[in-house]
Amino acid sequence: MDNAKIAERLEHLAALLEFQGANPFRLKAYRNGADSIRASSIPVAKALAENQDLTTWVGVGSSVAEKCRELVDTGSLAQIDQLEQEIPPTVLDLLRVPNLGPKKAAALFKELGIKDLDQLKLACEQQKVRALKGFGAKTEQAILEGVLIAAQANQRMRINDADKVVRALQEHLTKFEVLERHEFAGSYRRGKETVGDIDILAVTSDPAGLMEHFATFPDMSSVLARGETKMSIRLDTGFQVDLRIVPAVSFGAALQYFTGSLTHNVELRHRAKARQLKINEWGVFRVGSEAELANDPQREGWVAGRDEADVYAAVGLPWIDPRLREMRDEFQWADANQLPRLLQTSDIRGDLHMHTTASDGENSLEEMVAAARQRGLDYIAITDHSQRVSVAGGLTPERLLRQWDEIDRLNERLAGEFLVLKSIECDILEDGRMDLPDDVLAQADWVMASVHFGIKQTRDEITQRILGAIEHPSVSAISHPTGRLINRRPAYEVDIPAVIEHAAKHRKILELNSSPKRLDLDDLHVRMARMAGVPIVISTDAHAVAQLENLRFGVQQAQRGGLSAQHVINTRSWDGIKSWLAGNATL
DNA sequence: GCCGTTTTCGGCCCGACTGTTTTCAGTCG
Repeated sequence: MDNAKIAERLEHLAALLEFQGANPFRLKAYRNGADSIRASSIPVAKALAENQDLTTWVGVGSSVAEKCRELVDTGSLAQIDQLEQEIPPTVLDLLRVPNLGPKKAAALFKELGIKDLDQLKLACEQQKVRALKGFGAKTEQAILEGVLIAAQANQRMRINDADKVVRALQEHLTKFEVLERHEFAGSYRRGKETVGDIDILAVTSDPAGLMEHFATFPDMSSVLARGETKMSIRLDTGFQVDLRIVPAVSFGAALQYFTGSLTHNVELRHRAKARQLKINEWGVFRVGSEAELANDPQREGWVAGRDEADVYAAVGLPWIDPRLREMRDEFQWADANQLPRLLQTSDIRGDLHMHTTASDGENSLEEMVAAARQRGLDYIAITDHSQRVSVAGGLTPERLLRQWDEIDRLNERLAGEFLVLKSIECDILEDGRMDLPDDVLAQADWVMASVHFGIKQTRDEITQRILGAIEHPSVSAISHPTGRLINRRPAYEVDIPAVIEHAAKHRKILELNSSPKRLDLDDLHVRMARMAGVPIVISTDAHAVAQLENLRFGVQQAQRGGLSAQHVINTRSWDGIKSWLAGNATL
């Protein structure tokens, strides 16, 4: 059982206990433990096999450690099995209804025997819900509307979709004339691969006017809440957008606060406390001061809040990039004054994964080259599919060799101003062999190996296929190593720590595929690769010229993994990459 | 349940908003 699965089981346990009304701090402890295990680069199963003491891990105490042991040994938790006798798993779906938390959901289950969303809808329609203590007609109506939302819009938005919404909101908001300052916060600002909702912070001399204007956003379906400083709307797509209006003097504090992550903020405020300070969205305050008691930045005892960097400085820290605010390494790095200079999109010099009309791309070789040159790249690799991917027009050896001839001629015309690499995205077949003969692969400049078929194989089978490809002398990199499609398909069963270890041993590269549908490897695996000294290649997998701009999503994910330019192989010249592959350069 | 440079017990981030309430609980982020 891998760390992600263990973390998921612990979170499920917390959810069940929460439903039972367990001590909230106990739930938090399980969830912290799950976070810690998910973020660990050491597999729990391996640590236990080596008799390591898990309680030395932050957030893991004796209880969580025992549960890990049970999960690894037996594959399940007796406590979960027992709880599920009492609480049908479908009951947890009730928690997806907006404004329905554990207390209310438990009341519905206990008092009315409601076990799933369908039964909840029926109970609302029959007006049974309003009779319960603490519920009323308005709540009943809100739940009824919420059931539909829970049933359909249960998914987080992919980052590229969030990006489109943000652009539309941006355009709408800037039409408001007295908007002095604004910023999009939340997980969008942290660059997460998916975004649950969108948070906007704004400074204006006319809060009521801004709220009025906000309510005229064309894609809005309803206003969920509206107070003096906060307003929430729901979009036609079901997604929620929160607007918070703050005084200029509090903008930095609010931005820090609403950027999160939650666990990052908890740590920051914990540190503030140790310095007799309190941090909230209005600013940094000296504890016990007039300002703190009144929550008023204008009074004595206000320390900082206008800019985000001031908030960090108030507790003796350098500003931390939002991409790193996941409570992983950032405080350690900040304490040691070793925050990395994160990779920037402008550091990338070449794109080593893209398709043309020769397989399933939409643009020709020449068009891809022209678009890449326009983006300021120095080189690209044309990596069309190999023959096994017949639906995508995968290349036979003959067609591939003809494409390479064409590339040779193109390179002559380019006369050193730009370089096109002779490459292939070669399938790793179900039996572990490569989809093209060795003598063909040996003529390539760059070979990416991919799994597209046999994705239902066992963990051991798929892992062995990939380890075998890593050993192949012509293979340069493994592309989209887990095969996951965000919101559509989970990763295939593959032991990524083993893949990383093998790549390190054989001096091979792993891809961070920038397609917003994939973003594969994810941020945690990228971080793991960095720690193991395995270089990452960030590539677009573009199937059309417009997709070359997806690079920024990959860069963002790499930043979340803590990567600097040095960790990313395609920040180097092609000669530099060849040199690394040949063992003549270091990271 | 976890944790510790105010430490082995007693905390655990903190405020906005809503609805059902006569002063607050629940939910959310």
